[in-house]
Amino acid sequence: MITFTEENYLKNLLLLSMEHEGVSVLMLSKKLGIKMPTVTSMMKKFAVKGFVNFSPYKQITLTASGKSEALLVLRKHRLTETFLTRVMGIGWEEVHSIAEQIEHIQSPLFFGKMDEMLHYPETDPHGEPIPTKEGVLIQQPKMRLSACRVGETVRLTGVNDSSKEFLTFLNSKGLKPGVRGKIEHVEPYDSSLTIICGDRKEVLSKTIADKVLVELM
Amino acid sequence: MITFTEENYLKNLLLLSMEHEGVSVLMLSKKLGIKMPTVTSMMKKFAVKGFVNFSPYKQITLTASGKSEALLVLRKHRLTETFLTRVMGIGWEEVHSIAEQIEHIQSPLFFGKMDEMLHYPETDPHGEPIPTKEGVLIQQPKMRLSACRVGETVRLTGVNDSSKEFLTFLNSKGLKPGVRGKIEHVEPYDSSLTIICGDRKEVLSKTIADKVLVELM
DNA sequence: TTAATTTGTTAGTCTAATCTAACTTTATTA
DNA sequence: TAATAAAGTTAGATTAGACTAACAAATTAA
Repeated sequence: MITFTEENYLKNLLLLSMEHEGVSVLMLSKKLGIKMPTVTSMMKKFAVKGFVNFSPYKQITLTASGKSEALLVLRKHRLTETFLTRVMGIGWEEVHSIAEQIEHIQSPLFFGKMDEMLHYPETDPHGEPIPTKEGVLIQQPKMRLSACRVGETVRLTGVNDSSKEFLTFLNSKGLKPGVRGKIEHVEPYDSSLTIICGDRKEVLSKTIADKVLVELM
Repeated sequence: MITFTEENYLKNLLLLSMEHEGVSVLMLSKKLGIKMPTVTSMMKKFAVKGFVNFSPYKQITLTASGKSEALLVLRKHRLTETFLTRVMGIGWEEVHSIAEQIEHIQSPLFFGKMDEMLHYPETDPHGEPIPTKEGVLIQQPKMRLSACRVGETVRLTGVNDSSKEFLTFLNSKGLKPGVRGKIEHVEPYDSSLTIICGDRKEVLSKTIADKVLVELM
């Protein structure tokens, strides 16, 4: 049996390896908020269990088995976020921390029912794709808002930071997954960016624009 | 912060103390499936935390603080069972084991939404009362089916055993919370009992009738 | 009331998951 | 390339929650 803690390591390992080719102990340590020696020893354990390829001072990569376990956790997480938002009417800035807990429930029946009630959704309320029951994840190409140019029209599809604080901030600017916007201006001096969404015009700092992910339209 | 494990001890302590005045280490040990020395040491810890009154070789009783924590866990459990049955359409024999996990989620918002969606239910699908947010539990008087006499009409309100096996067995006999029945016969030889529910007539052994709780009508 | 049984406790061990301190390897930079 | 900084590991400690073995108290029965 796979523990709560192990599921957490696996999920975060997967998330990191989707953004970077090869994950370091430091990166995982920061992401989990767990000190490096602890991560090192967990990775040794994972190597024995066959979840990762790992040798000292080298990068960590998920094996097929580790990836498939991780995808299941990610599926449970994203399915839960979708359920909390669409069925229970909980704000998208609140669902993340609840889903972090529910994702560790062991009950295929429970998650099967969720899936059914949601009519087998393909993306979660943050715009992220939900892995299938078979562990297939269709990753649509996405870019940082900060990498967009003046005149481009984009759709907000995700974020790099799921903290409640950040999501609440985005909400206050009218920015949620699915929202479309046009880049009106990029200030060369500080790379801050002006975007028009519907009837709102918002100025976002580079720090913010780095954390907002979009699809070009 | 109260842990997953502690919540489990508290909830089961409450359940036992609702049936018996004063709970023994052995009883709690059996209920939790945890060996007696482990229970003893947890009770020492609980005494320090102020959750129980406990001195060696004496019965365990919950303090006001322990009881109120326990009632909150019980509330989460029963609210969840109701939600799983009524909103998600999961069979009442399946919900128990899922609720055992969800009851440990820390999110007033999540359980508040559940409560709202269910229109503030007073009983769970097993017929058990749900403690209020304020920690008040209205216990209706109930008796074992095995203690009923011929000719009495009863309503099934609960069970003594929430295992899936037992609940599935009851289901197969058409026995669910809310179902009414009339005692047709009690066999003196083995105390087995014949009950008429709607158009069905079922013979239940003493072992079964002991685990079925009813209200007289 | 003594013996046997049941219940409960003590003492010590184990595992999972965390930590800090100290050291080593790898990468960066002067 | 040698010094410094960053990243990673080793070793050892800690805590929570579980266990077994052995002993002690309380209860029950002979």
